[in-house]
Amino acid sequence: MRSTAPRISVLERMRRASAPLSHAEITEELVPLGFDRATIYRNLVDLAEAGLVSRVELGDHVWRYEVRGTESREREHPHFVCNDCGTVACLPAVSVDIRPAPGSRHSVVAEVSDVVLKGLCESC
Amino acid sequence: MRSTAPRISVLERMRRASAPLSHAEITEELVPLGFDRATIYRNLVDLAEAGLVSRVELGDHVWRYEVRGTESREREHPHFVCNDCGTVACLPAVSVDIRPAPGSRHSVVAEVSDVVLKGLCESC
DNA sequence: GACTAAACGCAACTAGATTGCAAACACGAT
DNA sequence: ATCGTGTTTGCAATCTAGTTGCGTTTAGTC
Repeated sequence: MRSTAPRISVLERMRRASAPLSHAEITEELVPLGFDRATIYRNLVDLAEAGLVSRVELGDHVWRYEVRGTESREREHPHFVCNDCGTVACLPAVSVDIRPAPGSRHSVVAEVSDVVLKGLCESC
Repeated sequence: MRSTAPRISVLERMRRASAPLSHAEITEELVPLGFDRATIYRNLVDLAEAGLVSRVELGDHVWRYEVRGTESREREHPHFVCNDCGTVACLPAVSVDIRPAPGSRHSVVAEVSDVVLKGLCESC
């Protein structure tokens, strides 16, 4: 993957984020700097395919992207979306435990890679 | 809320489902029977507002609807989406335990109403 | 049976995601 | 340093699912 100006700007912007960013949020900042919507979009998709960022959909019909941390603890963390205000947050401080209920033989689930919680945030 | 032919058909179709249905899946069956896309759509939204069905977004940019069970155990259950084949499943047989990790003071999360898990299903 | 608000059916519209294509560019080879 | 080639960009168009406006029809009430 080549090192181009738009690509670098996108990555740089994402590194400054504390929660997943949407394509719209990124274009809002980067288009005025002379970059194209579609270019930003394709970069996000490419970076996601390359594994540098993860692409998540948290329930509001908007793709969000975030840089994948290097530390194993950061690599996978649950996300939270407020049903009321739409705020998106990462939840490194919450552990989610998944286990089959007693009595169930089989599950359709082979492997869980992502966890999304929805509900109300503190402010709502 | 009035009892109309489209509304009854929609509810009846949903009762036969074992997993949340999308608007597209429902129209696919009901439009050939003479019902309108928009009518079905509005019925789904209205039924969701009335609390008869729940409207969930599981990460593929498609709203899905399912009848809300009467039993308390059925009322709220986690959903699972396969990242590979897109299959959607309800997980009554899996219990999800959420707890703050030790050492965290506060959480942005006040209340969790919905849980979505993503990963790979048995067939993928 | 008449009345009225709710619901329908048709068609248009929106927002975000996605793609086609010709021009510009990064970067390894010469 | 220049060249050649496969990548990437920029612009504009397209797609999909969701959503809405409006005149007509209808369920439920009086």
